[in-house]
Formats: sequence, C-alpha cells, structure tokens
Amino acid sequence: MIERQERTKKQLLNAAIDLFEAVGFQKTRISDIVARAGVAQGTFYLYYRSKEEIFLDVIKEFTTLFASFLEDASDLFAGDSFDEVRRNVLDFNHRLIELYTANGKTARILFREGASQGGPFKSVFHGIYTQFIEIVRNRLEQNRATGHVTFEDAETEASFLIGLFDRSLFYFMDVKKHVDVEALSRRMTDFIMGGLSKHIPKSR
Amino acid sequence: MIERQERTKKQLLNAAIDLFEAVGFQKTRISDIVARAGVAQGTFYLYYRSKEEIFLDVIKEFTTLFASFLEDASDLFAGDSFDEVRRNVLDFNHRLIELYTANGKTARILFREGASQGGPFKSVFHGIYTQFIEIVRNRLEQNRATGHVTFEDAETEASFLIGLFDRSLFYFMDVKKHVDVEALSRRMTDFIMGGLSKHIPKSR
DNA sequence: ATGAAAAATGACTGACGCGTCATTCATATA
DNA sequence: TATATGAATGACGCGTCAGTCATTTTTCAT
Repeated sequence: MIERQERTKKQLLNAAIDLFEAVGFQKTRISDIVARAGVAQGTFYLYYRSKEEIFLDVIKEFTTLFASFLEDASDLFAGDSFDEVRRNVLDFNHRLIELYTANGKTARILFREGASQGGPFKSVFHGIYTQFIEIVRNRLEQNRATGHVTFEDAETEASFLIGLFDRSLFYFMDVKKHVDVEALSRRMTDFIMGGLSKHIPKSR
Repeated sequence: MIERQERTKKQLLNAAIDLFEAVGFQKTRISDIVARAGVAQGTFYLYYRSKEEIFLDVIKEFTTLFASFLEDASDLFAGDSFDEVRRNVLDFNHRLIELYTANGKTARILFREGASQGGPFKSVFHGIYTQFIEIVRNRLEQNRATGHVTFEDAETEASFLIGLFDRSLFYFMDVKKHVDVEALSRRMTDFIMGGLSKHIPKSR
C-alpha cells in the first residue's frame, strides 16, 4: 500500500517541522518525533537514516523556493526613474515577505538554526545567505549607472539590507505573531529608499 | 591560596569562551572545557554547577556593558539640525561597533546562541533585544518633533535598525574577519539617515 | 618541619538517546 | 479461507557525557 507509506512519511515530516520550530533541532529527539507522529521508533528509520536527513527534507521545499525567488529578482533596483526603481524594490520586498510568511515555520527553522553554531545545516544556510548578498550586491552595481541609487561599496549595503529583512521579519513573526504584508513591504521600501529622512518621497 | 583559585576559574572561563565561540554551546562538552583549561573533570564542579552556569558567566560582562551602553544613548536622534542629528547617530553607531568588536567573542556567542532555539539564554537574549528595540523606539519618538527624522511607527523602524546593526556587524566580523570601525559606522549612519537615496547629504 | 585545610584529581556511575533487528500485524492476492 | 508481502513495532545494545566522590597533592600557619 503505497498510500500508507506516504501518509506515514508525511506524519513524520509534520511532526519534525512542529518540533524543530518549537524547541529547535538539537533539543528534538527522534523519540519525540515518532511520538508526535504516532508511530514507533523503528518506523522512523524506514524513512530517514538520521535526524540530519529529516532536517534536510524539512527545509528542502523552502530553500528551493528561495533560490528561485532570487533568480527571479532581475528587476531589483532597475528603472529609469526614482519611482520605477522604488516600485521594483517594493515588488521585491513584497514577494520576499510573502515567501517568508507563506513558509513561516520552515523559514524560521532554517534561519534560526543556520545562524547558530550547532547544526548540520551550517553550509545550507551559508549558501543561501551568500547567494542573497551576492544577488543584492550584483543588482546594486548593475543599476548604479541609473543614478537613482547611491552607495560606496555594494557588499556593505547588501549586508545592511539582508539584516533589515531578516531581523525585522522575525521580529514581526515571532514577537508580533502577525505580519501585514502590504504595510511592512511598503515601509521597508521607504526605509531602503530614503532611510529616516523626510526629504525622500514615500510610497503611495 | 586565593590566587590559584582565581587562575583556575579564569582558565575554565577562557576555555569556555573559546569553545562556545568555535563550536557553539550545545556541541561543547564539559570534558572539552576542562581539557582545554588543563584541569580535571571534577575541578569544573568546584567552580560551576553546570554548563548553563558557566555560560551565564561568559556573557555577563558583555551584557552589563551593553545595558549601560543603552542607558547612555540619550542623545540618539536628538539635535536641532539635520547635521546634529546625524552626528548623534554616528556617535551611537561608532560606540556600538566599538563595543561589539572589543567583545567580539562573547558578543558572537550571545547573539548566535540567543537567536537559536536550544539554549538556556533565550531569556537573556530576549531581554537585551527588546531593551534595544525599546530604546531606539523611544528615542525616535522623543525626537519626532524636531522634524529631522520621519517614520510611521517607531517600533517598525527600530526593528529595521537592529537588524541592520546586527547582521551587518556579524557579516563583517564572521565573513570579512575585520571591521573598519570608522568606515562602517559612517556608512551605517548614511544608510540610516538617507537609505540608498542620493538626495541626502552623506557624512564627511 | 609538620599537619590541617583547601584545592585538584580522575576513575566511576547512571541516565539518556540513537540506531538495530527479531518479531508482529495488516493488507493484498490466490 | 490460506498464504505472501512488506510496513510497523518496541525492547535492547551501545556509546556518550554530565555529574560524583574517595583519594592525592598543594598550600600555609605554626
């Protein structure tokens, strides 16, 4: 019965997601996963060889989506006018926030565990992190000539941006328990385009 | 001999700092700490009751310094002119970066472990994190009337700022292995005051 | 020099959690 | 109803590591 296998595997995966998110990778025991999935200890090993392996399965979907999101970001900072540049930044922010919120648990698992030192996912996290920096840096440099954005060294500004995205999203998801996608993407855009200055026109 | 005790305790503490920073709290075993400190297993328990206890000792100095730094930040965003506001922001950034770099290892330990889910320090981290947000939010609101900074809701902008500080500092400390305090504080200030816009005058 | 107090030692213990495997159970097919 | 298949079970073995404690070493006052 192939459907039974699929059901069991999904139960294990969902249990792992819940537990990794709630108590973290390190503290989650295989015995916790199987207990929550409602299967026996041995059953786990019919589907995964280790905790590391189920972790990689947990984050696989999100990392794939994230990678293709980055590949889609060719318009970031592009535009013939300040307004067009801003619209593209807004669009980027909006899609990024939607991606995060639509995958809240796995996004949190990946970024939380990736930042810390213990896990087996250090390299996975590092990979997508540097990919992000690289894309932002690249888009900044590509569009420097338009004169609508200015910066000294794109890598530094890219690190500012990723920090801004990352921490503020988790602040709203973790502390506020709710993200208003429209409002947050608009205000991120305003901040990126003009900082705290009142001299730059705001969106809308 | 009181000095011998002090020396032993310092050896344990330094070993713990090195190991927490290099491999993380979870992966560090007490046996590793005592091996690196050059003392026996039992000696550890003469000074600390658990790994949690030595961790709290490791981060104590930095958290104390951080708390008093925040209490000193009364000038943040204050000023009668755009330039004065900017100078105060620059000063804040400069001091913050110096604090981080002067306490590189413990700062990294605290922020890395604090963000992840496993540790016993979740509450310590959460405490200083919310304190930071609160100070920035408060300073923004206090100085809204000057008209030199503008924002919708100070808490959101505060979360942008802490993200910007946090991730970019660790990017330079971890990836670049070096932080140019002058340059980074100046560019952070530029970004905070004017984003990527070319319309806002830059520092210096 | 001496011995009592303090400090350090490291072998030992027990708990815990991963992964295995001999066995049971459910379902499909004859 | 009987048989075959393979999914699921859960007790157990084994390694790891935190924490203990009887013993040894060091310190220092007399």
